[in-house]
Amino acid sequence: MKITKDQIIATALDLLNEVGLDALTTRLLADRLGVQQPALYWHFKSRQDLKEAMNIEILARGHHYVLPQPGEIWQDFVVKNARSFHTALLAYRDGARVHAGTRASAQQLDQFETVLTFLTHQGMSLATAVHLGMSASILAVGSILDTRAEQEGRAELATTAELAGTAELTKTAEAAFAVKFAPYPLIRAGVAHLKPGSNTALFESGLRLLIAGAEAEIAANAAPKI
Amino acid sequence: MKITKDQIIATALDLLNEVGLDALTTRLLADRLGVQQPALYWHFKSRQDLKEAMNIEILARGHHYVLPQPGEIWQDFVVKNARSFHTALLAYRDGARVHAGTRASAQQLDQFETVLTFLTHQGMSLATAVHLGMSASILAVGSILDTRAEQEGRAELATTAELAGTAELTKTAEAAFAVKFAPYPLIRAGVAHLKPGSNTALFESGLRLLIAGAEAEIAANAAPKI
DNA sequence: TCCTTTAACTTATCGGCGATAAATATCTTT
DNA sequence: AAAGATATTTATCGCCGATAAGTTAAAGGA
Repeated sequence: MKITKDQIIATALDLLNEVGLDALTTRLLADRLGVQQPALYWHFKSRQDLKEAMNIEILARGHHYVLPQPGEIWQDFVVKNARSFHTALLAYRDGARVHAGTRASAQQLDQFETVLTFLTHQGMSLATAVHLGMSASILAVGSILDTRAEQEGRAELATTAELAGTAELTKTAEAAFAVKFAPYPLIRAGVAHLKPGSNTALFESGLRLLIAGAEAEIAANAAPKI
Repeated sequence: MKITKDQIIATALDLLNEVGLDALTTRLLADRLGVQQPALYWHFKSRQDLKEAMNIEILARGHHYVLPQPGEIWQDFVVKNARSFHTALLAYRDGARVHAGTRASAQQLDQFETVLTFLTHQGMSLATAVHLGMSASILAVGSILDTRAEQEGRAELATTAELAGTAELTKTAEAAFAVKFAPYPLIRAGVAHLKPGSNTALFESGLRLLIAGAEAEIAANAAPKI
């Protein structure tokens, strides 16, 4: 059976959701495609190459808010654009990790150039636009990775607590979390505050800070000396 | 020869700087320690465990600005604290990658709790303090990872350009960079703008935005309705 | 002092991974 | 039908993290 690059990518994304990035081996992928493992190397020169193709496809499928609406103010556009990116990465298991391990594709550069064009036409300095755009992107990816690490930590806490025989009280990850964070009342209260959809809440709040900061920077430049 | 946990960690950090995280295998490390590879598993239950110990040691060695000075205003403290963290990660090759792959240690939670205590005592809401702290941390790590990916991209561009025979004009990574980004004048100008010590410049500017955003949030809360 | 236990390490090996080389089959083009 | 290009298989390499089982060395009690 002949297979195509697109088929490989689509199947790889299916498997990504099923088993996660670490378990997505070339052998497993080839198996699912009904082909021998080295066949993949005809289409992709390395696993890294495949990951970059997956990243491009993930964004092509989910990241659609790339153009400002007519008359849209820059704050709205930045929020919606960043949300679109963030949501696209969340749509696949380990999507953020896939993205983090890749370099910018031509398409992504195109889109960033468009964003910069829009923002500078709205009167923002190029420097601020670049800082805002890159920081927002980093925050979108980082908030997901961060939350993922935290969840892993909780899962491990729960299992070790269970193994330790204190099963009754600390059976759930939630209870194990409460135990670990007991000595940190502020962290506990603060994290609980951004609880529902943890990484999204973190991303949204960080994004708000960035935009408010950009607004302040614009205001300061408009009236340079007080 | 008997080896200690501390010896292993110290040697691992030496090797980290020499060969990078990916090439830092348990065999290489054991070799350097004059010991057989499985011996490491007496001291650490997995490679991941060792990485977490390395992360803790990296921060213990380089991240020292963890307490506010008497009378220090929160903006100064946040900048210096975040810089200290950022610099600590930069002090070791792949330091940010080591950190990104680990969960918060007790010491790190202690420190974050301290930061939150300080910020809330300065009148900041707990929510804003948590958002600001986590976003700054994500930005510190993310800016390093991002820049690293970009540098790799440049190096590859340079070598492929060389292999393609266009060696004369595009021999350096810089020239290859110029070629790739020719169609993106704004990105090119903007990135050039944050050029020297690229990741540090990106981190600093993002941090400035976050702090300005937190200031705005405080001002808005102090005078809720205009 | 001898014996037992525990700590620390070695030897041997496992299963799995990404990747390459070389042979082979399958289409295209002439 | 022959020749070339395309796509895949078979076989194998070297390396990795990890485990099992055996060995040495030190410590501690009788």
